[in-house]
Amino acid sequence: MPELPEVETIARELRPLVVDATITGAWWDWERVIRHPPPEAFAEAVVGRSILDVGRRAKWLVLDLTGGAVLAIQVKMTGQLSVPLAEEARDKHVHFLLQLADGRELRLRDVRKFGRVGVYRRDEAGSILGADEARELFVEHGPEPLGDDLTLAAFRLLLRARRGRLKPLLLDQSLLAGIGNIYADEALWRARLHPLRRVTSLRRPDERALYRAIRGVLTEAVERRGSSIDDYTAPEGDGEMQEHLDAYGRTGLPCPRCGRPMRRIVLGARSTHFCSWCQRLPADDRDAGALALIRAANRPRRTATRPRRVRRGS
DNA sequence: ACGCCTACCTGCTTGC
DNA sequence: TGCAAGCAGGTAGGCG
Repeated sequence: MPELPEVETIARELRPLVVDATITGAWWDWERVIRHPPPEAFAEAVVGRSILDVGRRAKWLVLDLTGGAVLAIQVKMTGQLSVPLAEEARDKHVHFLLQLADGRELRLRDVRKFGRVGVYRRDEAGSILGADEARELFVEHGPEPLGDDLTLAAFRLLLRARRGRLKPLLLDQSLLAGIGNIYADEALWRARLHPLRRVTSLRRPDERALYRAIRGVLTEAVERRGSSIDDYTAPEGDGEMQEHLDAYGRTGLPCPRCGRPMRRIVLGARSTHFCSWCQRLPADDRDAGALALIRAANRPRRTATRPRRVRRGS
């Protein structure tokens, strides 16, 4: 599942492959992949431009093009990017591609068609303007979790402006940009904080533990080139962080810290994995809503949890 | 305004 | 063996 570490890995590996390439054409077979501008204006917005750089903001790939244009790609759940020669066969899940002047293609393969591409432009200050030409594309995104400006003090201010439970909060891109379901569970496990814990009940050591856990797990995941689970793979192949996850997808397996079985609850329609021994829920946060979610998880399910398929190196 | 919920998608797995 | 339903989750948009 591409989250910050996975998208960062794609950006790093794509950069040497496509920088200086010139776009000569655009093709797609699924109109909704084009987010902006309207499909009839998309090709002219990119054809003839060269790729200057490949970066990342939140879970978006950001390709700077000549002329101040920016190509933004969201791979979302199942998107994969590759740069093969045009004559190499492409399977039915490639729904978008850019033709390059040197005979290669930048292909977006996306089994579930959630991925989106858009062409925007940078203003004089370097901000990426969104579809309405006045609004910054990432205005509703919080800071980068690994950014130098996200100090512990800054993180505390972000937390103290919010209410709600920790798991949904970590998934909220307006708090921090780039955390998804895998690394939210991993960060909470590392910080020994229960996913249903209310942010308003955190003490100073809890805030510090969460800060270190988020930065630590994301840094390690970037170093390991992300978690290859189900469909994620990078231009240079699968990552290896999936072999080092302590919480995500480990329902019923022993907690790596205390050995007790890991548990799973469903929170906001998202699987949430945690150790109920290491990650205690304080009595004040154990309200009716929290107890109902925990009870629901304890009831036998009609269908068993499907074990997540871990991609193995190829 | 904010938090919570669902739709969007398809392939794989499970249950009957 | 076949078929239908459940499940995965990032994010936009809708609801209360």
